[in-house]
Amino acid sequence: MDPRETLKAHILKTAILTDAAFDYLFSHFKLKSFKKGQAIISEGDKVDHEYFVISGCLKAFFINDEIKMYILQFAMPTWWTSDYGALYNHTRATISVDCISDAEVLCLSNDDREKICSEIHQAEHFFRWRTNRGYLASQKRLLSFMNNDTKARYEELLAMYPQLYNLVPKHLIAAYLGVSRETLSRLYNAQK
Amino acid sequence: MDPRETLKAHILKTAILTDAAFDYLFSHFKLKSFKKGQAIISEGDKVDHEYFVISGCLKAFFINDEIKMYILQFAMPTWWTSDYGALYNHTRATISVDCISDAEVLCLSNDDREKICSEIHQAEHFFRWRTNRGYLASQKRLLSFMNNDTKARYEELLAMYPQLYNLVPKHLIAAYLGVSRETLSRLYNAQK
DNA sequence: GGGCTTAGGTGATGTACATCACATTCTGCA
DNA sequence: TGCAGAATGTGATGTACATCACCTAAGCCC
Repeated sequence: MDPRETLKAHILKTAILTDAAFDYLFSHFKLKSFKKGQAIISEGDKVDHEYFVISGCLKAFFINDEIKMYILQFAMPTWWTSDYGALYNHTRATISVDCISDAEVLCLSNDDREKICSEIHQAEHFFRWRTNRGYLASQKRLLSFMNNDTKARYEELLAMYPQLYNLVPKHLIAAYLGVSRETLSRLYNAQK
Repeated sequence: MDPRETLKAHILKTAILTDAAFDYLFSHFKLKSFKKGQAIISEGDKVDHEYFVISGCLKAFFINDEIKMYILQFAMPTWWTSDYGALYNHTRATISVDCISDAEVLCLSNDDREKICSEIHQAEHFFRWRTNRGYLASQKRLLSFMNNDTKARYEELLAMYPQLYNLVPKHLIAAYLGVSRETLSRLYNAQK
C-alpha cells in the first residue's frame, strides 16, 4: 500500500519511464488522507486537482434539483477521479467527490499534469491510455443502461466489483444503477 | 471540404505541428467514399481502423438479441468513430458502423496511430485531448440518461444537433435516445 | 444506554414507457 | 408510373419502475 510504489506499478503497466523520470513525475503528487464522509470536491468548487486512490473508496456523484443523487463512479484503489469536465474546462464543479470510507489519495493538479505531459512524452502516453480506458468503460456503461434492465445491471456491477456489496450501503448502489432504493431492495429480496 | 485541410484545421486546434510533421502524419490516412446504407464495420469483423468523417453522416450502433438497435453515436464531419473497444483490445467488432448518407472518411489504422503517437509527441497530445473530449461527452450522456426523461433528452439532442432532425429518420433518433419509435412519435405529436 | 439518525424493507398506487396491432404515408426503383 | 418496402402515426394493453407512506433494525454520540 505504499503510495509511491502503487502509482509506479500502475503507470509502468502502460508507459516506459526511467526511475529518474518517475521520481520527477511523482514529485508533483501530494498525498492526502480523508475520513469517511469527508468531501473532496463539492458542487460549485473551483476544481484544479485530480485524485489517484491509494486506499479506501470514493464516490463521484451528481445531485439534481437538490433531491436525487446519481453516482458516476465508485473510485477504488488505483482508480482516478475528479470532476473532469470542470477540471479541463476551468468551470465550477457540478460533480462532487467524497469518501465512502477513510481514504488516502494522491493529488495531482491540472497544471502539473499538463506540464508533465509536455515534458515527458511517455507521461502523455500514459494519460492518453488512462483516458481511453475511462472512455471505453463509460461507453460500456451507457450501452448497459440502454440495453439491460435494472436486475441485469445490478448483477453486472456485483460481478465486476464483488467488494462493493459489503463496502457500500445499498442506497448508494441504487444511486449508481439509477433506480430508487425501494426498487433495488425489492429486486434482490424477490423470491427465487 | 478538402480532406487534408479539414483534418489539419481539426488537429491544429489542439496540437502544434510543423507543416512537415502534419504532412507526415497525413500520409498515414487513406480517403474512402461510401454510399448511403453501406457498412464500414459489421459485427464480428476484425477492426483495425478508426475513421475521421469529412462529409456525410455515419452511425455507430449496437444490436442486441438480433432485434433492437442502440445508437452510440451519430458521426458528423470532423468526428471520429470506430469500435474503439475492438480496436484497442484486438477483439472482434460488437459495435457496427454504417452510413446514414453518402460519406467521405479518412481512415487511420490502429498501428499507424500508435506509430505516429510514439514518433510525434504533439500527435500523442492531440489524441489524448480527442479521447478526453469523447470521455466527457460520454459521461455527460450517461448523466442525461439517468437524470432526464425521454422528452428532455430529445430536446437536448436537437438543440445540440439541429441538422439531425432533417438528416436522420426518426426511428434512428429513437434508437439513439433508447426508446421505441412509437414513444418518440407520441412525444412530439403530443398537443401543446 | 436512551434517543436520534441512517439504512433498509414492504405495501398501495400512479405513470412513463414497451409492445402489439394495424393504418397511413413516403420513397426508391424496375 | 405503379408497386414493394420503409418510415411514421395511433390505439389498446401490459409492466417496470417511481413515489409516498410507514415500519423495523442497526449504528453512533454525548
